[in-house]
Amino acid sequence: MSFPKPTDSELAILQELWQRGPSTVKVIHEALSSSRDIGYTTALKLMQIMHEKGLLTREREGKTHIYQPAVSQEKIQKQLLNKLVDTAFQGSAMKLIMQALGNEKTSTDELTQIKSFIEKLEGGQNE
Amino acid sequence: MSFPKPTDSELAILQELWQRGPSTVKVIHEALSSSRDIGYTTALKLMQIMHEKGLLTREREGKTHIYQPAVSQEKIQKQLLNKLVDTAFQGSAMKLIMQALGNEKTSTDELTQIKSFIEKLEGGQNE
DNA sequence: TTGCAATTACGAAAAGATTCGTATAAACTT
DNA sequence: AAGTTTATACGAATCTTTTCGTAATTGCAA
Repeated sequence: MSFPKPTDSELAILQELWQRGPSTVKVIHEALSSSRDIGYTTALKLMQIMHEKGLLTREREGKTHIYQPAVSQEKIQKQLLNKLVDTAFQGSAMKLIMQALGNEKTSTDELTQIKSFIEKLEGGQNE
Repeated sequence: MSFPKPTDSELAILQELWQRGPSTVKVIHEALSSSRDIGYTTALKLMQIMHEKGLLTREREGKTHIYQPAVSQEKIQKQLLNKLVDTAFQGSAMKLIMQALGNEKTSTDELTQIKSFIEKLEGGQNE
């Protein structure tokens, strides 16, 4: 059930697809182009490889292919998060959370949201 | 002020060094060997490269070298964390924190700790 | 149907990371 | 001092990822 961990480039492509929905290579290439220099065939090849790996599905539509993520964003986020916890935070999710909070990019409002989320967790199954 | 992002192997070596303190290649190689198959000269080469990159410092002690991290664990954790937030969570630390909490590897006790940490933050500079 | 533009397929080069074999050097033993 | 052991240095092979040029294919337009 575990997918190959996407590389950085692959993750960038997945992001675009999650946000835009099913897209052609052309669209994704244009999107990527705005943030970095990348040739069309490079984007194409990446997406072909991702398809081979099972990260994307595709469907022919006339001449072109329409690509879609084969994995949910949540699943990938979970995978990357767990990996980071294991390799950089000695397996302690708490340490990671503390660090993330400390990086002070979190607004008061968000802090409140997090707190109430924790309270919901405490009330729930965690006994 | 920003260091090259350590690769996975490099991170594993940094972990050992942060935990054990200054060590020889021999010690690190033995440590790594317990979790995976790796030749001595491979470990050596990795540490030499890390030294070139500025990730490790070293000091001759007779015949051998004693290696030390040139970067703090916190700094690397921060770097990796920020990168993950940017590439996988659309720049939202909150989303990442929520996910981490949801992965339910956090005990009630830890949740309480996190909550009081948040309260400390709220009381502090975040207005 | 011929030609043109857009798209895919393929192969291979370039760059980075990992691996290890062999050679060299250093310190200790006898 | 010669031989043994332990460590480093170096170079090269392998593997993965990223890159792109070129060729083949597809659909459309004239």
